[in-house]
Amino acid sequence: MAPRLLDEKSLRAREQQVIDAAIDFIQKHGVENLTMDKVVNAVPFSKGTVYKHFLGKEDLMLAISNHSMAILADLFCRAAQFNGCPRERMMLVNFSYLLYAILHPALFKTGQCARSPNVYGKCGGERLEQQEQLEFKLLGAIHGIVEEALATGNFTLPDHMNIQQVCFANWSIGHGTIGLLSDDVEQCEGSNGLIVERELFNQNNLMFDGLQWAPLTKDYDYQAGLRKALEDIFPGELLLIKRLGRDLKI
Amino acid sequence: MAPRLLDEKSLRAREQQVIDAAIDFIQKHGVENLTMDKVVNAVPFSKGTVYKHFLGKEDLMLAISNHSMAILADLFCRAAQFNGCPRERMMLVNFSYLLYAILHPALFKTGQCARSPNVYGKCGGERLEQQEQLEFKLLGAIHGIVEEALATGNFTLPDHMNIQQVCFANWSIGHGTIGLLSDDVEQCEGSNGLIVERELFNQNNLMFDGLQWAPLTKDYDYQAGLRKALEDIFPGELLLIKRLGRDLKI
DNA sequence: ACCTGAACACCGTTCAAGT
DNA sequence: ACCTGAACACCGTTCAAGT
Repeated sequence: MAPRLLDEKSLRAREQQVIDAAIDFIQKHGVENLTMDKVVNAVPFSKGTVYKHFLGKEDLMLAISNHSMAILADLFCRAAQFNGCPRERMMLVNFSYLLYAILHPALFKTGQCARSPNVYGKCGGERLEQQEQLEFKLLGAIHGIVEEALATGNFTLPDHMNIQQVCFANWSIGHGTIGLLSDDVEQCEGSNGLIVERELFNQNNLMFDGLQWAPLTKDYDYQAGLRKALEDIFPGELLLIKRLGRDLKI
Repeated sequence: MAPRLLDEKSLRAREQQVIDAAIDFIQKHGVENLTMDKVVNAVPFSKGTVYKHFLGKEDLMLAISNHSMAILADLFCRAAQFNGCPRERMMLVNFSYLLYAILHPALFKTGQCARSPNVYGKCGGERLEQQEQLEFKLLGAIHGIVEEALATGNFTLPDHMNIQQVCFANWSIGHGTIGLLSDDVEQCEGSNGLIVERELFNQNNLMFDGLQWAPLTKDYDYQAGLRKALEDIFPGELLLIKRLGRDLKI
């Protein structure tokens, strides 16, 4: 009998099984306690087999990070499709990042841990390529909105700034706000009295007003707009958050 | 002969010796390779003695982080004393954070690693207290500038924002920009074509313009102002950066 | 061809034994 | 009272032995 070679499909399925087991573990015990041993024990095959799929612990972490980024990219794309003005959609994209951080805190944290040269250095080429593609998809959603705002005339690029820099400014606001408050992101209110969703809302408006991106805050009720957008596009996510006992104060 | 009790002073000196050895190590080999064994080997006393000073690895990391925060706090305080308008000083504070990230990349990274509940949970009370005090000092420098801007009438708090929220907005811009680009912070230009100092400059101006904090970008040459401020307050730091072959493109 | 798990090197922490 | 370093439990990774 010819040796039955393992087909691509079942190999992929097995790899996903490892990733799922690892995610299950970090959701229960945190990334900081993730161990190859623990993952192996949660899976119906041996250490050597796991190491056939992943170069090592870091490679597995990046795989989890990629899995999470795919979830986030989906949220971004959905947000970008909201039937509102570009600035409103841009804000919704940023809030979809917050929804992600609240609903998947363990994945969010693992992603932060993986975002490091010392992790990348130990990862396989295909995994790194996949990550680049996911990043491209994320940025693409934002990029598209900026372009549309330029096309409709709601927004004009300021001197010395190109589209990429505007995208970066937007991304860094989400990262700055949510990252700094991520320890409190699951609670309604941090020890410092800051409420993530409120600060995110403020910083968004400050930046877009600074960019002269119409309509300006004084000319439009972005609070009502955001409420409507969230209920339109993310009703399921809002329900899940409510079930966590975490009410968004917008 | 009565047993000679160790005095406070030599105990502190020994503790600092451990911290210095650890910093020396991470500057050469990165936080990710820091090991209690390696620290012990670099110091003229034993493992047990090191563990008398630090509850464990995390406690040592927080000690390093506190040491770095003291350096940063000094930069902040110096920046806050620049002889310019409040908005200019605020920008200088943010740029002092960038100087810190460029000049002390290893410390910067260790600080980021330490900023996590799973580290704090394993640290001693005095160490945590010291950290709080340092944070207070950092925020105090920013807080003072905002208050002065309010007093001079250059700035009025927008509706639904208090001083703390303005401080947070400012802090989160530094964190967002520098944190996202920290992998490239030592290079002049990231792979994405973004230049940290330029993006930081842009985001600062966007936010302050959004806040209607006078003088607005259109009414004042902040580029020239920043250049002057940096040369006034941080000539030594600029020289060190130049020696690293890293020219600030402002 | 593929899988297994014992074995190895290394790391964080403790504590019995020393002075 | 203070210090030491052997000892222990645990973790990441490898690879000789199996099927």
